[in-house]
Amino acid sequence: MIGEIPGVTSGQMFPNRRSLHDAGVHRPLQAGICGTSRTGAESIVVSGGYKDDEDHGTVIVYTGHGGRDPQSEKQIADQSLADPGNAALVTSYLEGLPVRVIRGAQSQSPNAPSAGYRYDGLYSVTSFGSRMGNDGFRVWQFRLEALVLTDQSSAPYSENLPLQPEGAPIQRRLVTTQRVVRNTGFARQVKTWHRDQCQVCDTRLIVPGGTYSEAAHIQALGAPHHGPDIVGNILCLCPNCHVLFDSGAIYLRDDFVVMAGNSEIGPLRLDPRHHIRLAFVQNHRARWRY
DNA sequence: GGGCCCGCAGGG
DNA sequence: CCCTGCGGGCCC
Repeated sequence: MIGEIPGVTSGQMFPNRRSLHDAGVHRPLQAGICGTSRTGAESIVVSGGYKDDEDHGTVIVYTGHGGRDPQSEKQIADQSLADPGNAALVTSYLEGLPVRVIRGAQSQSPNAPSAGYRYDGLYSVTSFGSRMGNDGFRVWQFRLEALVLTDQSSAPYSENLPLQPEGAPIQRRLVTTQRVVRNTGFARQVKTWHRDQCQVCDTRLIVPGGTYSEAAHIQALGAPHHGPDIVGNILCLCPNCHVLFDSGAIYLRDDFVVMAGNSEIGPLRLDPRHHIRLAFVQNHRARWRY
């Protein structure tokens, strides 16, 4: 289950890993990452298991799975993105999915609880990469930033994260969750049908961990457009074509020819399983007075 | 405190 | 079935 667990609030304490499991907050009893490459990461536990971690409160640098000697807790081999836990965090990054964060008392961070485990709410994976770890082997690391869900598309946005005073409660950065709310099951279905290939330009972006595309709503979500989040209102586009489409630089005719101004760009690539509703195409055109 | 080993749950 | 893991308890 991705996202918040009903009945569990941020800041809630748990005595041990078994109780986290029983509440559904973090299901594995020992592993730090829960999830798969297909679904993304559900949750992570930050409890000092890897010395390359950094916990700045609203920002966490979390080290992936693998390469560690269970006895000495030292890295004895390079980590790999093929490790299922690491691959899950890549999917969370690519799809903008929220990750539950739990802090454990064993972490050295001032943000850690004094005993047991504390659920600290949802974070977003904002970047990832690899570097040489303290023990001389390659580690993969994921930057996570605290997320506050908001319906306000015009929510304040702070590019510079304030430094966290030691011991202070974790201040949450207010962010827009456009990418999160747009990664519904319907968006995923459309992207699966098109295998991440752009319906306008046929680009399929290859990135470490898989392929990438974006779900573009034809009639935009939210006020003032109020488009629905259904497959008939979604296109599978590359990021460039997504920007062009959302800004009205390109649009669709009723015969699904892609237009730029008065010029025909070419036919939209269609899939028989994916029925695009013309009402939304017409709404998109009207928005740009085409 | 550290070392050891037994668990279980999840994922392939 | 296999393997692995940001536990945890017990022993010294």
